[in-house]
Amino acid sequence: MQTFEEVEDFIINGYKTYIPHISLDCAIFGYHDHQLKILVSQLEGMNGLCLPGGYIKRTETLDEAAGRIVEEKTSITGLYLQQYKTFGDPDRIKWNELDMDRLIERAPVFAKIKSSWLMDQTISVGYYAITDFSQVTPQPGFMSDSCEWYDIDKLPPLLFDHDQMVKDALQALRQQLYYAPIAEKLLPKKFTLTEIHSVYETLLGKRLDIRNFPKKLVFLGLINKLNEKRNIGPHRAPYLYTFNNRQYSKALRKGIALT
Amino acid sequence: MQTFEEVEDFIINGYKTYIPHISLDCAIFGYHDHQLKILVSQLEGMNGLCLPGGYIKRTETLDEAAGRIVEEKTSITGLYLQQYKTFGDPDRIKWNELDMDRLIERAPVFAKIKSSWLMDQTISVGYYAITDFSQVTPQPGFMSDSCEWYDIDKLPPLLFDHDQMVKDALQALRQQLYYAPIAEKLLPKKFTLTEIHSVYETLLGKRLDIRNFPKKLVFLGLINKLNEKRNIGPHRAPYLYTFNNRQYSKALRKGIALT
DNA sequence: GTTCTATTTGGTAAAATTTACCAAATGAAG
DNA sequence: CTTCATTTGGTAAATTTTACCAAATAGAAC
Repeated sequence: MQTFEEVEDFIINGYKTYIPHISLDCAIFGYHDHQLKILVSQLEGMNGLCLPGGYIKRTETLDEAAGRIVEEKTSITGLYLQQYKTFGDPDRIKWNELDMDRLIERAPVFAKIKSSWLMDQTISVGYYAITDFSQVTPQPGFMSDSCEWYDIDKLPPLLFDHDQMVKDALQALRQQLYYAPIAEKLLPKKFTLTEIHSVYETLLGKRLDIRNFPKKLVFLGLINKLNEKRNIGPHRAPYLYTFNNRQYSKALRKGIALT
Repeated sequence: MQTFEEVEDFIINGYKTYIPHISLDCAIFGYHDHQLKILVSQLEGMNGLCLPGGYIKRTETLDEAAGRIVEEKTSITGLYLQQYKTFGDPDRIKWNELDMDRLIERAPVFAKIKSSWLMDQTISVGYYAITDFSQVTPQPGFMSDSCEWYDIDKLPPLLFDHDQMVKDALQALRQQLYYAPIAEKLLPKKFTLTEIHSVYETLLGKRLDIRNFPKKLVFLGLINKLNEKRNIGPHRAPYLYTFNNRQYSKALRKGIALT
């Protein structure tokens, strides 16, 4: 959607293209500098932050919808996406949180929203996504004021039930760490032992022995040492590594419990 | 629903009580005699089997809906229920699989279904449930021809995308074995070491040492030996055990990897 | 009552893995 | 060339897993 005409058409006729009563919200995680980050956007007319979300076309699968919605709202493509939970509490959306009048003042087209299909009770399918933070500079889409990374533990309260969504997404992410290529997607292609060590420590929320942890990764053949070093200032330059995708995905199938 | 009048009202006015476009299906698992079982029902007018399912009331949570639907279709109450995935492929329901004409012949009230909210595109929230097989004798509800346990590996093909649902539910069940009280819910209150050993072998699909496995359960304090034995014919009578719920749930929080 | 069979259960030793560290290597800055 | 912070090779002890053996037991057969 690029114009107000398209928005009006969406409000009035959107239910023909999209399935009513169902939306999809996506928690996008990144990692940088020992911190897990999450991408949230501020939408025009809403006095608060929320996860990027949207509606599902009648012709697409849920996975396809998730990819499209993320792209529309953040201009990011090709993310690793995973459905984790569907949210359906009857009181999950409190419309008073939305400053409708302010929105209508800005763009009168929104006056019609109050009696539209968009106001019907809606359940939402939750997806999480993970990405290499350094590769991504999110662009707000149409009707988005902003779209920014937040440290996961400095995230202000979100609108609707999106706090719960983040909490559950995070739990799913941690749970999946041993079975899905979470660490790989959070890291750049080439990374140091210290970086991968720190990713695991951050996600698991506990200390992992600085010597034994990387040693085990190498011993299991999950990562390959490159003949390249990174310059990290006045200290010994660490070697770079890549994932050995064959071994890594094989290990994920059984579960890699790195303790 | 007990009468055809109620069914007609459901077809015509159901969308006022239930959220359209969304249904909920439940894969109910049990365990007996070294076999994992699943409960499927044959509905009147459908030439095939499917998982017990239904629609979500506008006033209830998804978990509440799951409990209610399971009770309505199988007369079982108090099950351990877990949401595992939402299914939304646009072609997940092929209505030609449903023998509409045969249904309408039996009960003319169904003639109105063809133009009702029930024919709209629908996504379905998948739940699985686990229960002690021996405690449950399912009763078919209204409009159900039958409701029966099947060995999981002798299950005939199901209607719609319910084969996929069973497959994914099973995968979730196996995945959750270390983190949720699956084994406890599948077993009767009192069980023998051989029984719990066999549950884990069946679910994990691999052999677990007959001596080391139960020894570890006892060593970790997950189960308590009772001063009671079970008569198993001409062999040494095994002791009965119960779960030590304090230790067991504590261990589940961290994950019990029983290998 | 004794013997037989199938099953349960106590035990132990070897192998493998995890844990807890020490010390050497390294790269740049002063 | 010394200093400092960091990376990385190494090793020994502790713990857990694995692979078994052998004793105990309950009813059935003789």
